[in-house]
Amino acid sequence: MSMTGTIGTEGGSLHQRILSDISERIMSGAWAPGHRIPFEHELSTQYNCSRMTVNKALSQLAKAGLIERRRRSGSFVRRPQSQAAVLEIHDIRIEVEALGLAYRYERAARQKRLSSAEDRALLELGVAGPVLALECRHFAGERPFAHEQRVINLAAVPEAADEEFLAIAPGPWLIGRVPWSEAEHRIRAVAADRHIAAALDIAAGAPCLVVERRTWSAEHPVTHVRFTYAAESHTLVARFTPSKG
Amino acid sequence: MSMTGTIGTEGGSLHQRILSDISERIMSGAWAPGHRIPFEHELSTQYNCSRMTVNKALSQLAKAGLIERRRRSGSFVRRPQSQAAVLEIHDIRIEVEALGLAYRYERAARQKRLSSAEDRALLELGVAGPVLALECRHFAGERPFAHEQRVINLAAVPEAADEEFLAIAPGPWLIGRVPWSEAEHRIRAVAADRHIAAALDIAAGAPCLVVERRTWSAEHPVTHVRFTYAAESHTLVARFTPSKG
DNA sequence: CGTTTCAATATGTATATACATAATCGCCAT
DNA sequence: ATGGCGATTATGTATATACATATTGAAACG
Repeated sequence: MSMTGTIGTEGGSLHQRILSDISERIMSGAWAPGHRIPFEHELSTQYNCSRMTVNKALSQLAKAGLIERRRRSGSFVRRPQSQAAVLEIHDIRIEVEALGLAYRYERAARQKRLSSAEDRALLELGVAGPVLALECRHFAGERPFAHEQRVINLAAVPEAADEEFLAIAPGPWLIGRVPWSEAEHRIRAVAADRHIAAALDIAAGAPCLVVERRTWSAEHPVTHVRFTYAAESHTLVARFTPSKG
Repeated sequence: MSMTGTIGTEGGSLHQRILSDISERIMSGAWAPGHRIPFEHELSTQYNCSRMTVNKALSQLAKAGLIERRRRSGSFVRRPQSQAAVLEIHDIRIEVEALGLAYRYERAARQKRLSSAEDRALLELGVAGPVLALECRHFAGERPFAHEQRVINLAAVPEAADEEFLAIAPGPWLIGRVPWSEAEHRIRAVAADRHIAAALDIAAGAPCLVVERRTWSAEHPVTHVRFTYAAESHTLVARFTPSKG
């Protein structure tokens, strides 16, 4: 079987296809944690490609934490999890795609209203004013990955009032429009309430990671957002070096 | 120049070396944003390796967002590492006292041993060596506030072998002695297992926030520590201002 | 019966090679 | 000038191959 040269004239590369195939099976639960996935040579036969190509894909999955590789034993499914650097702008699409999964976004609710007391507390807003409240879900493959609850201060971003946020998620939309000057994250663990449990398709009471982010632009509150992730699906990573001016 | 086979008999792999060399130059500012880094074929000559090896390293850097690759033009350094160290180093005593509560520390277990495979994985330690494993509890008033599991690399901090850590917690002890050059935090939510539940006096299965920190001093792993907090007791806060970029 | 040794096996890393693809440069004809 | 076109160039992806390394299971040994 010589077959020199490139195959990838069609759609995505083989590398990508292997990656997403396997991620999909793991995330969907078809291959449960602990399950031994096929050996490199088996996959190379199955996909009709070289072991190197399979190796690169599996190595990437291992680095992403989806599988664990043991010499002589094979590769095993770990508990699915993803990582995001705390310091980086949260873009869930990029996170999901880094796992080799299809990203899908869904806007569940949208309401324009005069800020409630709770809204004002979240935004640290002194006076009442119009806000846009949004509720969204982010999917990785078929599975819900994150739940988003957001309040946007329309006094700071009036053009958001005309945006439906059906095609684009509010995060990327805002980043392209509003230069933020300061942000604050609050990170904590909570038990899923019924609403969140339903949205994320997990059991009520299951542990979740909540990341709340509040953003200011030139002293004016812009938005408050709360992301909720199922515990197994998410790890935040922050890396620093102290000595850097 | 045939030179078949592997070179990497010494320490780290070439792949790793190329990766860290280039990251280092970018992070340090030696290669400013917009700077064109050497072509793949130049680097392969410089490191005396094949283009494939360089390609894999550069692809990884591109995926990490450090560089941008343009066909026919070369690879360019992207926006400056905007990361200003953000998450504050936890000193649990200070946190507890800021709440107006009495702080108490308790060392539950201490074991000097040759690093297990798990220890080495936690520390990202290549070779086996002596480590000190500790388990402690931190109290706020009468209630347990945080559970601490720590592994100290005795090769990096030999004087820790003689410390009992009965009167002083390992965190403050290490900070005063070892200048850390790099740290990585991993933050996630978990359900309390029986051991943790007993230590924190909460129900098994209750959501907990886990903060793991790994510290290096001049490339040498120093310590890995895992703090577990009962969900209600703890919120992490990180604040940033985007640096010029 | 326990221990030591060794071969088999799966992954890890590197090589050389081949061809695809995209961007750019310079040449040429209009 | 200038617009198109092919040659050049750097990266992208895949191949086949080679040897290293870690682990395991079974055979050999004390």
